[in-house]
Amino acid sequence: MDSALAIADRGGLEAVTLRAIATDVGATPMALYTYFADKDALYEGMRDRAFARVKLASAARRSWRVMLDAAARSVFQLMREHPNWMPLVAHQSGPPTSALAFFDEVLELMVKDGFSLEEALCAYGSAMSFAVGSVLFEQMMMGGGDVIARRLALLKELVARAPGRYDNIASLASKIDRWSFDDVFDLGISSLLKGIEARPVRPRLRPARSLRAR
Amino acid sequence: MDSALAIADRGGLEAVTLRAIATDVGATPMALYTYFADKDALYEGMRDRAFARVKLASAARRSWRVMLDAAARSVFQLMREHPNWMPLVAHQSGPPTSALAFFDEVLELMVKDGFSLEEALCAYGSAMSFAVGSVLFEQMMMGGGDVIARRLALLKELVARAPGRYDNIASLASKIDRWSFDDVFDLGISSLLKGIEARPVRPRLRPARSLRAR
DNA sequence: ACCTGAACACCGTTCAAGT
DNA sequence: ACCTGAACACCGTTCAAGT
Repeated sequence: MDSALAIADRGGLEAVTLRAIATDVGATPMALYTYFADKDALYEGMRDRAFARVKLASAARRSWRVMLDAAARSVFQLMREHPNWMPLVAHQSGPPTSALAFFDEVLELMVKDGFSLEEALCAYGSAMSFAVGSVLFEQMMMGGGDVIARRLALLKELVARAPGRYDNIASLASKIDRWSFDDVFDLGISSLLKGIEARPVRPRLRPARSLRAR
Repeated sequence: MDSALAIADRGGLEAVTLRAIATDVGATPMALYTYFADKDALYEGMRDRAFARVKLASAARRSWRVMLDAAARSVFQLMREHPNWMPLVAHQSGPPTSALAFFDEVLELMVKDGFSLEEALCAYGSAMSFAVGSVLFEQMMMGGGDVIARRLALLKELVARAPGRYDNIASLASKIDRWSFDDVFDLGISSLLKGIEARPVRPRLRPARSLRAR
């Protein structure tokens, strides 16, 4: 599984062939079938192996906000370091078990803070969704490697083709020569957690009897 | 391109072979190479074709908040209706041109509301990231089809294997028999936009001279 | 239980050849 | 410019056979 992840890291997921893994670990392609049923099972194993690297423990036992922030940031950084692993995330095979304890602790802290269990679940899902989505969106906008300059050039070209139509993009493209997606992530996760903390009205679960003054 | 999207819709992206498309459109596999250079170009074309279906116009000319909410919701719904198209999103080939006008309008409205151009860019990226991430995360947690019950069973089994360790998950699993990811999306996008609206301090861009009272 | 080697059906793509 | 058909290298997987 480590060999497969390393091969994917170097040459993308399409470079992960049974023959490539076999020669890497010094075996025959068919010998691998002892350890997983088929290629889908291989992908699932790779995904769990990759997610096990997400650092959750360090932020534990603090506020749910710090925990969610740290977890989202860790997922973001991991997938950014290994962009070729991204397609593995889409492989639908249930939640990775390594996150269970962390998940439970976040829920506990949020319930202590007055959230309902369902709200806590939604908050957890939102934070993780934003984390994986940030990687996905960055990859889509930026492409692989250091093509930021190329993207900006493309953007400028598109804008130049229809003068006057995309004024804001034009001024943005001329101002920014290096766009760091870190800023997007930072604003996004902090805004999301701030919004969650503001606690939306929950009429069904807990009808507001008293109105707290701000 | 439509044929390819339809085939992917039915049988997943791995069912999209040049030979399958060829027989579908009534041609020879090699005839397709007139219309795209290789399979990566095919994927890029499919992605742009898919994204063109995102409905952006209806929410235009209103507040940036309504626009971002509608766009994120539309992306979420589109990818949910066509979960097999999801891997196309990860194909890194720059922003789809269909979103440019919408993008520009959001920027304009946000700048009018006092945001900097960079902040507006971050807000746009955050909302879109959350949208695609929600689909991705839902697919990862739920798997394909109506396997929610199976997932919950799996969750209960995992929890039962370590009694007392995952109390919150346990109570959650016993309470919820049908988990709708719509709630996660709703809470997430509203929290995110609420957080953005709250406008974080921007020391670099606009040093706060006067402190506004809450 | 674990490994091997030959074989099969299928894939993207090249090439020479046609209109 | 657009299409064809044969061929090539490669893929996941099956199968019969070994330890």
